[in-house]
Amino acid sequence: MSAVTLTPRALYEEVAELLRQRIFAGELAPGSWIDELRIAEEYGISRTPLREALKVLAAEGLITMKVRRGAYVTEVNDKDQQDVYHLLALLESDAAGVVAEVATEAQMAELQQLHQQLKAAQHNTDQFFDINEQFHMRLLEIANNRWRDQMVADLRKVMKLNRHHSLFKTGRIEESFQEHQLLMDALTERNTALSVQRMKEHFANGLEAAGSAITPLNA
Amino acid sequence: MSAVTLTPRALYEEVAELLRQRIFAGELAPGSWIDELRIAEEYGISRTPLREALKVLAAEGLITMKVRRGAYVTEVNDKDQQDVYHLLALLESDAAGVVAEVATEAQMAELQQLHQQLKAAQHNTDQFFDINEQFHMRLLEIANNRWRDQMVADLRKVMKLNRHHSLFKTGRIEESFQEHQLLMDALTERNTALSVQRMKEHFANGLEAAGSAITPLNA
DNA sequence: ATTCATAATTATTGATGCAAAATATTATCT
DNA sequence: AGATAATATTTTGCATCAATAATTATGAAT
Repeated sequence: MSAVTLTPRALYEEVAELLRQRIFAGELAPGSWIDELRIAEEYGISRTPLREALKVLAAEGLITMKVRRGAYVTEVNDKDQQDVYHLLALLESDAAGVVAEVATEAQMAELQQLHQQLKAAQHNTDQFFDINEQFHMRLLEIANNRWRDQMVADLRKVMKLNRHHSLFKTGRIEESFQEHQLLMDALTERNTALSVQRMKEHFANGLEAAGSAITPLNA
Repeated sequence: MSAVTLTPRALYEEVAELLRQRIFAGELAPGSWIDELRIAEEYGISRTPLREALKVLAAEGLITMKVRRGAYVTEVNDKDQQDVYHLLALLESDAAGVVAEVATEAQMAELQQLHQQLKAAQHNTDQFFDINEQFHMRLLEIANNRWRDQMVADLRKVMKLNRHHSLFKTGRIEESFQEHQLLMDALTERNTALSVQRMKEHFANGLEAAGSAITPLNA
């Protein structure tokens, strides 16, 4: 067998990832109880690494531990959804400001290139979302704050808990790209405040399209 | 013995708290390896709940897990320190803006009262820091975003890792109170943008006093 | 003498088993 | 018949045990 278990990462990490998948897929529904015995049996592992994985997921906010009552998939109501989105907007727009100030010319060119790819993918929804994701990721990387990266990653996971996590849903591709264009302009100008503002607007518009109201970000 | 173990929280939670204490006290120094055997023996517990506690602390960023090499106390260099402080300032100033908008009159009065206590404690350093802490906590509570609260709590823990975590160190009591006064004024006026700005300044000044430079928050 | 390889020791990681606690079910009493 | 109490079952939580991987030390060869 060529299945050499070279242990790229610990088992509890693997299990945590598998559980994330199932939670995001809705297979483990919000509010539902997680049966340790069943899952462990299903994966052919013992409860020990599973329990450690549950601790990790609890720290990420995906599941909630109740004393002597086990683990439950976190339920995010509308307010939670709005609160998390608010923080994502805050963190990412701040990152945009940082990038406007500290990005090298090469890094700026990289973002510009991704933006051009975005332009070319305006009629391919999947590809558009994919490149959009890459752009946001790259922006965060350039902002160069590993603690923020961690927080954004966790918040995005929580966002995915909700069924209708329509951050940048269909029908908004045109507008979304226009907002990206405005953001890119502000970044190129090295205009910090404007970059922050444009990113905030981008997020605010994204949520508006999702239908729910939200407390506006402080200008 | 009146030590009735009514299991207020799980053992791994207790152990996590104990380890936090030791880490903050510098007893477990940054970069040092955590000997599971030794700790478990010391506390008279098995390694299972200890390992679960380590997972929790790892999620908080206090310790770092290395594959097949165990747990190490996280080392925060100057840049990390600045990055974390930057995020704390960002999150708390945003919270100030939210409070300016959504706080009830009763809640505003509560903050005003804490502020008056702060005024009265200007010559008692310990008490000043204590009330200051209460003010910031109450502000966050009123901003009413549990996800932010969680992030701020985690970031503050990381800040405490550094020996010289002089957020609001001595000698700055006078200035610190003046900044609080300005913030309180902005809040009372219900001036969102100004409240955000004043809180940012409060943080920026706090760090300046600590001696290190930082990338300024986007205005 | 230095370097590489092998073996042994040490420590992490995963499995199994047991005890305590909570919930559900059933039986009895009012 | 309904409610309360007792019992039984389910499930969490902790401890002990076994195995795997890594590091260090020792020995041999160049």
